[in-house]
Amino acid sequence: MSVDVMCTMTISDMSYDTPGLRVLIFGDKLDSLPRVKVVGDIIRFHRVTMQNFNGIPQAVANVSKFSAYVLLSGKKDDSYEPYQTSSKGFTFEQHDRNIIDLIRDWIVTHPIGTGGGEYLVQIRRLKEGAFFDLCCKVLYVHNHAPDYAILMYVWDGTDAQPVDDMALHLLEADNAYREDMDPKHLPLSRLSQDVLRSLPSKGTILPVVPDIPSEELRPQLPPLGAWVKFRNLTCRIRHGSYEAVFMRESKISLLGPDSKLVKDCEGNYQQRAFSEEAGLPEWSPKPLECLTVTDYEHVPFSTLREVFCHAQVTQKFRCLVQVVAIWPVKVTDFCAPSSFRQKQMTLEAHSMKDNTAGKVAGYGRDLSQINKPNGYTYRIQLTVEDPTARIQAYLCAEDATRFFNGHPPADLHNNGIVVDALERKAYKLLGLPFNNKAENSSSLRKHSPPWIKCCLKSYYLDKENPWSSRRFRIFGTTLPG
DNA sequence: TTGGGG
Repeated sequence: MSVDVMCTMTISDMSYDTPGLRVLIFGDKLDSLPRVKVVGDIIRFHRVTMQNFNGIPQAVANVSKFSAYVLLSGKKDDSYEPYQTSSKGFTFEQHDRNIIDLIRDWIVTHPIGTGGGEYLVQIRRLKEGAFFDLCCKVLYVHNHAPDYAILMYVWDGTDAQPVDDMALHLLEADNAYREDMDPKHLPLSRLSQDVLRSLPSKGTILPVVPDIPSEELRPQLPPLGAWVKFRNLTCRIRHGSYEAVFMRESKISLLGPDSKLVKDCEGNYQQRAFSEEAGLPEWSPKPLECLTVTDYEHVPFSTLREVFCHAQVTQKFRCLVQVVAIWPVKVTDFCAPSSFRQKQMTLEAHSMKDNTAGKVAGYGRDLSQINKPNGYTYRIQLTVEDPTARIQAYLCAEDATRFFNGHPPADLHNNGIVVDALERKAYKLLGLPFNNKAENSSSLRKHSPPWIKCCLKSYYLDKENPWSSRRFRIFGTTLPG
């Protein structure tokens, strides 16, 4: 049991380049530890103890007792003035300046952290339960997140793989599952328009959650927009999405914009952004084997993050997504008496008038349906996702009839044939085996919903609050068969 | 002393 604080670093110079020397630094408080501004800076140690750990030499510095350090920039032509020292009474002579010059020159031709190490993975290679290092950009930091809440969102330009047991994960969340709890949706819906616009359009945004009190992590939180290297994170799945867990054994270090790790990430992303498959998730089938057909087949795909972050409230898109949940759960509830919906439909029709896109004018017809004798209308919510975001999209009225390739709205409680047909389609969308639908949840394991293309449009319910009342719905899409 | 890739 110790009350000391500790940090580790790997140091190298021209005499000991790879793998470098591991240094463990103990102090009595966080402020006494060296806080390296950027990997590649220079540190001078005094009175470290050399040890041998598992056959590998390592140094131990005890700053609260006898060791000391001086920390300064590793950049050529920067000041010789240290930006942090463990004690006030340090000396710095011409001899030291000469060594600093030598090291600064050497760094230019020997970039730091080139290999990345055996544990380094990209977000696209994340596996549940794995321990890994990650080079990534910090897109957002919750400076005042409570303990164990999402602390930051990071990105490396790659797409996380679809989660295998999606239905199971969402079932476990059960009633607790809400749009605003969605780890992929939450960051987006809480962010200001400015931040949303600044997000890259592709690549998974990974939440990082601390497994230690946030208080311990807060002092070392990186600045927004910084590139960092995490050491020894672990990965778990929550509500069907990956999250990285920052453990007591995890470490974070700031990377300079010139480091090879960062250049590699940026280069890969640029390559991807300008490739033929720019709009496609890395994990969707190629060539596209889609269950659905859409209007506007010539329109390029947008990612769901582009949909969510778009600068206009009302807009139309074509997307390639997986349906991970359908509500209502019972197909017999897919249609409801229209009168329930009359008020909202009126509002939606109203908002459509402000949509400059011509093809949505038909929404006024929803209103005429309300007064039809049968008085039923489709009202379904699909949770759709791609590697960039998860959103709730409504499938309503004529768009639903079109989607299901027939089956006009009706009271489905007395219509076994239609219910059977719709159930088959719902199971197909979710990638579930229809024959086992009554079995226990083990039949849900290992399913990954098929990718479907769909047209999506955004609209709003309240003219006074267009952004907060923004919704999405599916249109122009058919699931044949 | 502590911890060090669980």
